[in-house]
Amino acid sequence: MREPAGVIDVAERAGVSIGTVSNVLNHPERVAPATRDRVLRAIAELGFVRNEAARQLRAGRGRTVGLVVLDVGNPFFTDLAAGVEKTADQYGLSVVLCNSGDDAEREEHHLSLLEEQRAFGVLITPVARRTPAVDVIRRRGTPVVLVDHGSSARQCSVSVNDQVGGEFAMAHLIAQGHKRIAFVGGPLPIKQVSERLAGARLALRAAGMRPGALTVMETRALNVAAGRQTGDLIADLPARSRPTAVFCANDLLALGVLQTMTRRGLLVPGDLAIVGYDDIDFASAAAVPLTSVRQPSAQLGQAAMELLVDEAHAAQSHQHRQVVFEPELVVRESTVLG
Amino acid sequence: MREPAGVIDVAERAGVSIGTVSNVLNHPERVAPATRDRVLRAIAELGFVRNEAARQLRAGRGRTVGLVVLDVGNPFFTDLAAGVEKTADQYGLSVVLCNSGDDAEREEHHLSLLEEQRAFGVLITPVARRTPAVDVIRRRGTPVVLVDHGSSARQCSVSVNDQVGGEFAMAHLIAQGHKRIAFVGGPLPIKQVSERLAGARLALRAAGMRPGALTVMETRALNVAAGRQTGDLIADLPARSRPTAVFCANDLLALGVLQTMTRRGLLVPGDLAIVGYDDIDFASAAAVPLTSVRQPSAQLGQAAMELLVDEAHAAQSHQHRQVVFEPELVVRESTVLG
DNA sequence: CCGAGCCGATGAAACCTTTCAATTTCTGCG
DNA sequence: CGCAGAAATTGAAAGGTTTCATCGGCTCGG
Repeated sequence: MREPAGVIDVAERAGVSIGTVSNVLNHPERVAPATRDRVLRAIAELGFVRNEAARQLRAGRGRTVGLVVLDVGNPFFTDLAAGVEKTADQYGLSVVLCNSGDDAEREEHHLSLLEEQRAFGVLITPVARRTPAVDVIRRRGTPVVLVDHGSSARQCSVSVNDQVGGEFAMAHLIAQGHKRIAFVGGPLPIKQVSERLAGARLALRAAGMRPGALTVMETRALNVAAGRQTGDLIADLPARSRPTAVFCANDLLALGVLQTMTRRGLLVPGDLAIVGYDDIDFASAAAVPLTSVRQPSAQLGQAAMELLVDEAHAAQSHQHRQVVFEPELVVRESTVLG
Repeated sequence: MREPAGVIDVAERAGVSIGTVSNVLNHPERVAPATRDRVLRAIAELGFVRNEAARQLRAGRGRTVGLVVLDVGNPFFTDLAAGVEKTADQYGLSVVLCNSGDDAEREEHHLSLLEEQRAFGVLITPVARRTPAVDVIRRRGTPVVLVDHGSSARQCSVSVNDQVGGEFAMAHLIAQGHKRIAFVGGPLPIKQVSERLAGARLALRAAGMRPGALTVMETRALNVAAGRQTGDLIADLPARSRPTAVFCANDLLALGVLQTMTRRGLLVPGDLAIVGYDDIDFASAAAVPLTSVRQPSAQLGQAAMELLVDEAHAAQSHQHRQVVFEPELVVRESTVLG
């Protein structure tokens, strides 16, 4: 196997200078058609492949966008990623999907890596409310947009109004006549979780109910397994003190709770009504189709990507913006008998 | 904002040569502790961040592994990705997740990008049986391991025996007494799909049933939406010619079919028994918990990553290997009344 | 007190591309 | 046929890191 060919080899073979080869690659219109063809033929014959590292070294920044999410296993984030990727494509950028798994250390590790790579920019759903590592890389020049996580005016962000979503969910349960309701979600420091809870409390107050009507059951994670565990805790309670409805911070938890209820012979919504959050595809396919709060996930990704491009290009003149979408309640059988 | 600092600035500040700075970064044991501390302090003070592009230019190859999958929205692939990433971490490699979406063009685009980046290697679930682009980049020196896709001895691959999986699923349905069975899956050129179908046919023959007992319903994609569509086709059939069981090429299809049955008032498994494939988390949480063929997805990812590392390091002496895992049938209520 | 040998530090070369000012070639017009 | 101006091409420099052959200084044994 011969050594990989570089621009120099191509130039030699085509009988032109390396500058011309580079022009064929990057500014074809500057090169006379005849010359261009000759160079292209040489490229094909030698199997030349541009070295992106060298190009990037010269250019200063890469064409890669880092998308750091809390959980790739959560379809909400893959839907989001689809929106990001589609938009990135239009700008000739590629996306690397990084999984922080709710872990601040892994998150920081990914950020370091992205900074070393001189990523075009970073889209991140931070684990904690304040993330110093994000400020650091921004100050050093890597554009960052916060995703699904509203922020103060100091940086760009894209989010869905989680408080309103919480209100929708809770108001719906209250309207169904529930008096003992549990909130299932955690860890509480995650902003999305606490905002949804805050919205739920707001709805409670608005309905004139006492705060004790809402019990908070904090989970260790936002996945199906944690939902199953919490489901067992709920099912273990004596019927008279058991909540008659739960509002789960996301659909994975809700599916876990639902699964346990089914396994333990409790009826949904008869014994326990369930509201989820995100309205992932699987919510409507569940044992009992889930009532859920829908987020425009793909649009979220698209908006985030567009803000990032703006921030990267408009360097100085860029005005940080906070885009906020509104959620929507989708009612299904898990709260209302079909 | 001052210009980003480079090794030269660090060297100057610490009063050493650039070679020493590089050694602190890459071979700390070669540097006297006192000098090392001085350099590290300078790095911290200047906020120096290593430029990965320059490092890679020098090194010739990057530390990034490309994982090209058919559908990031399919939890099977995210589980796989989790296995890959965990193993990659151990080798100090990072993973970029690329979505081909069953589209050969997108697949090729991703491969080009990865080659330009001089990726450490590529793990790919190819769209088509023969993928010339893969051969091309391998010949030019990028290690490739085929995932979930057995191959001839000319390259490394990791897969699960899809034919056996198909046999398991079909044999199970036959054992339940079904005489009219449909296979739902597609596009057929996808190897996993056709192998599972081949296995199903094998089981049919082994049971001494006529080939006509199995109807193939080809789908355009392997997702929930395609499952719903096919579900409607099935439900539209008059009851006496309608199949009494379906074997779906993956769980997403199965969930789609199931969803339609529920919506149209048909009973599962009473009117239609359903078997899925992959045993994703959501399969057990479905309206009717799905019987499915389980694949060791995380192990698959781990094995693939290990083969890749071996191929990359053992350059010359490397022997291509084909690792094949065995699937397992998980029986739930979608085929057997609880 | 001298030389061998070791540890630590040095700095120039190499990696491959892109850019841009300078130079050559071409075109059209007087 | 010559010239101005446009178009096409050139070639050297720059970008930041790692490597490696080399050198300086120190220790230890003779």
